[in-house]
Amino acid sequence: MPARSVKPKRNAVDTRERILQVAIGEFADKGLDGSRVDEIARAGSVSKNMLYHYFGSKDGLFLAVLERTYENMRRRQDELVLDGLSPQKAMEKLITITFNYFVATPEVISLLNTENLHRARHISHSSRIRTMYAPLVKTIDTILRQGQRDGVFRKGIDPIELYISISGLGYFYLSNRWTLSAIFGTPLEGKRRLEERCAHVIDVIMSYVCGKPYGAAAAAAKRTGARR
Amino acid sequence: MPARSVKPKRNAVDTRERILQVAIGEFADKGLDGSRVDEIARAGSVSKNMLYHYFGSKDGLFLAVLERTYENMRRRQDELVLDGLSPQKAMEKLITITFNYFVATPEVISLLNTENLHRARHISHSSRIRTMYAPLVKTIDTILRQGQRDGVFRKGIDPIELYISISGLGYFYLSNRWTLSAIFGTPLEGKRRLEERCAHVIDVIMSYVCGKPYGAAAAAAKRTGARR
Amino acid sequence: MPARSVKPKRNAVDTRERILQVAIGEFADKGLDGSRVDEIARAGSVSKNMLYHYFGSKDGLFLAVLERTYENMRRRQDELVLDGLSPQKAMEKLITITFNYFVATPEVISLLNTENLHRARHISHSSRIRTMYAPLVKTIDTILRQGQRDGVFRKGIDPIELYISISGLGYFYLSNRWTLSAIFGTPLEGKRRLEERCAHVIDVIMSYVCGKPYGAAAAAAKRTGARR
Amino acid sequence: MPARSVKPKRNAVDTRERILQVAIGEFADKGLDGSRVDEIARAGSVSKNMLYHYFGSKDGLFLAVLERTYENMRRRQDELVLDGLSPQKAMEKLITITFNYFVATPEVISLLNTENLHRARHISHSSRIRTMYAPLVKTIDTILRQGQRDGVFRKGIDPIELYISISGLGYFYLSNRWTLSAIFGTPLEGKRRLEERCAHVIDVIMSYVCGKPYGAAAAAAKRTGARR
DNA sequence: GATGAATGAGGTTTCATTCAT
DNA sequence: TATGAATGAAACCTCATTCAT
Repeated sequence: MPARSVKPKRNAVDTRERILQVAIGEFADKGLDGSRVDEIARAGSVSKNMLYHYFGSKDGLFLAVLERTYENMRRRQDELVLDGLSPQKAMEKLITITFNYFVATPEVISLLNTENLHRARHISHSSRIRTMYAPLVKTIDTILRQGQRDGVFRKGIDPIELYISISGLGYFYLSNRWTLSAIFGTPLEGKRRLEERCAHVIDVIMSYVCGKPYGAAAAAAKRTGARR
Repeated sequence: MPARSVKPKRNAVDTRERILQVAIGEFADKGLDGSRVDEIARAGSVSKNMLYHYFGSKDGLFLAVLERTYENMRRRQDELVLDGLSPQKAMEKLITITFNYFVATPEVISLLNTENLHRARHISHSSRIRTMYAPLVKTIDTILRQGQRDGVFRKGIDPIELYISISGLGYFYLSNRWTLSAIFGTPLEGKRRLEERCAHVIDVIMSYVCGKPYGAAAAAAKRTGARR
Repeated sequence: MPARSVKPKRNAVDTRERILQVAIGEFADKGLDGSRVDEIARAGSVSKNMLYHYFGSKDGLFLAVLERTYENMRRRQDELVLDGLSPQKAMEKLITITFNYFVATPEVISLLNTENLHRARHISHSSRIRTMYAPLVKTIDTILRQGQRDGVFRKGIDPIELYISISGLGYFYLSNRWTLSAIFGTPLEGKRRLEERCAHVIDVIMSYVCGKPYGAAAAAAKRTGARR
Repeated sequence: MPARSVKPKRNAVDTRERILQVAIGEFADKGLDGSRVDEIARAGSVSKNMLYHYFGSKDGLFLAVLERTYENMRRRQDELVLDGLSPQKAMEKLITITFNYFVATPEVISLLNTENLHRARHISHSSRIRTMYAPLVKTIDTILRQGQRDGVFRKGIDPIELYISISGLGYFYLSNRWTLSAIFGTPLEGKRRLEERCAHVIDVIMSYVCGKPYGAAAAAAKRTGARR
């Protein structure tokens, strides 16, 4: 039994995890092309060889970062317990959780933007990610159906389209806050301001969900609604 | 007298413009850090020195690209002639033009994402850009007021918040279409599909604008509304 | 008679001279390799073509700068009017003028250092410069002979060796003042300090010129002195 | 078992040292701006990255070169063992060693000239160099005091001023030998010629040190001498 | 599993010089 | 005599990756 190892043998999981955490921060901060493998290794106090050992390449590391990001996002859905909530409350909760998640974990936005700049070329290699979102769509669909049954939601709402809108209203605001602030000459970041934005998003989405179809969509809805 | 000299004397404005056009494409395609000055020069058939002569640095070139992008966006606003339109039609037109502009000039999305990754550090050096958006906000405000006066729009809508929502609903869909497609396993790009999305955006925004305030916003609106 | 020329036709001599003056400053400040043709042209408000027109190349311009520098140095010798002065006073005057010239025109030192870094490769192409120093050596020799005749100077002094020492005692002090200041932690530049240095140089040189030969030199001088 | 591997595992210290040695030669030969990082790397059989890995930048490498140069100069002072020597012999030895050091290591002159062209901006960042010269000044002061006590040296000699003169008489001759040769049309480099110059320097300095104050300095010395 | 040293290709930027008018 | 535009070569520096141990 060794008395005390001066240089403690590091646990492989720890090392991998530490690299991953540092990489999340770096890639979110500077993008894929702006991040430096050297810097990630240095900030994680690992040799670059370890990094390559665990992740194979910079792109491999970035994919791992994305997979972790998506996993975390999925795990958030587990918070979405809707038992006993009215459809309206459930929808509000979905909106709020989505918005607050982007606020609380801003690296998600940056990482997704980077992956989209690269046309999703990393996650298209990952089969794991693609199966993650089915439950969420299912959940949204359930809420919508219940609201329709209760007569409080309109008919003909596509859950994916709706989810994209819920996300987009918060995501765009946060993602583009730097240029929007510059252009409109108004700060968008304070706690108070973010709460206002969240309320606005709820207002917009709930107006849509609870309101009557508008214009062309109204006509289309009438037609399709008849068929359904 | 030769009809056209083999090596035509180039004109400075042309050269500058050619570099700029190529740079718009490169930066949009690969981001700031992913783009290569060599490649831009090569694709523009200029030597790198010319690029540095006209733009000073890669960042200077990127700023020029952004300025041009914002100028083009502002020019689009001139299309927004609202004479004789009802507030609803005017609002629909604003939404449609905004959406279609993002569809027609996708480089805008990529360039803005890149600039936001860099925390707007380029445009913050540009005084020109900051003054461009006042007229648009004014226009939106005018539409809103008229709709309120006509009793067709709700009260208490903030024009900047609204503009962000109008943009965000289209922008996010287009910006993140690569990852969204991968995740939802459904294509988002076809002409038909884009029209559907635009209709959805109109529906969402018009429901909000024409509908009654919802939840907390409703209570707040009641209070402020009383004061007005 | 032209009413008033908006862009006055520049005189060729003026243009050449202006380039030359700017070049003296630049080359003295940054050395040959550290200076930029662009910068010289810009600072002189001339196009680079003019520069190449008049001087052929950067090296050609540097040679012109050196020739001008040596001309100016030679012209200084005209100040050295010794009529009616005692040999001691004449020698003191020579020392003082030499020292003060380096103080007053510090670019000389920098330019000569640069040329020596380049092993005098520029002035070796100039026949003009080589003939400039004969009169000076002659003058020194005259002073020395008169002092020896008067019995106030020692015999066997080589005028070139002496001139190198006179120059070196001031030149080295000024040329190396930056590193010497840093090393000794003492400023070497003030007016007062420079006067002290000049007095020191006079003291050293006059001690040598007026004193008796020392050591090995004494023995050698005895031998050669006998032969003369 | 192979006697020696074809591509021997290199040792970091060796690599660093090799780069440094090559850099000393290059910088001395061509100055800071005239030297090329590529050439130094090539001549040292290292890739440029190693150079940047060890020295950070071209300026960092140049600073390392200067530090090494100053260290070597300081080490030379250890030769200056004066035990049992008369003040005169000690002073002569100091002069000879100084002169011969410049002759034997001509790169010192070129490197110091370069650093002075840059106004000592590199060594001003180095705290190590600034403390190196105190012992030398102390040594000179000791010799002077002893000589004064023995009645063989004059009073009132400043050791720093003297050291600058001792250095300058040799340094200037060697530093400017290219232009001086051209101007005076006489070679200054032969072994014999250098010995003559060294004898001259000894003669000049010893005349000063052993002689009586001259002129204004004489008057000043009288005054200060009276006070001492 | 872990390390220190090393690399080749390529990144942004600069510079002396020339061309066409 | 003068100019604005242009260039090719090369400068300093960086980076993802691998080798030898």
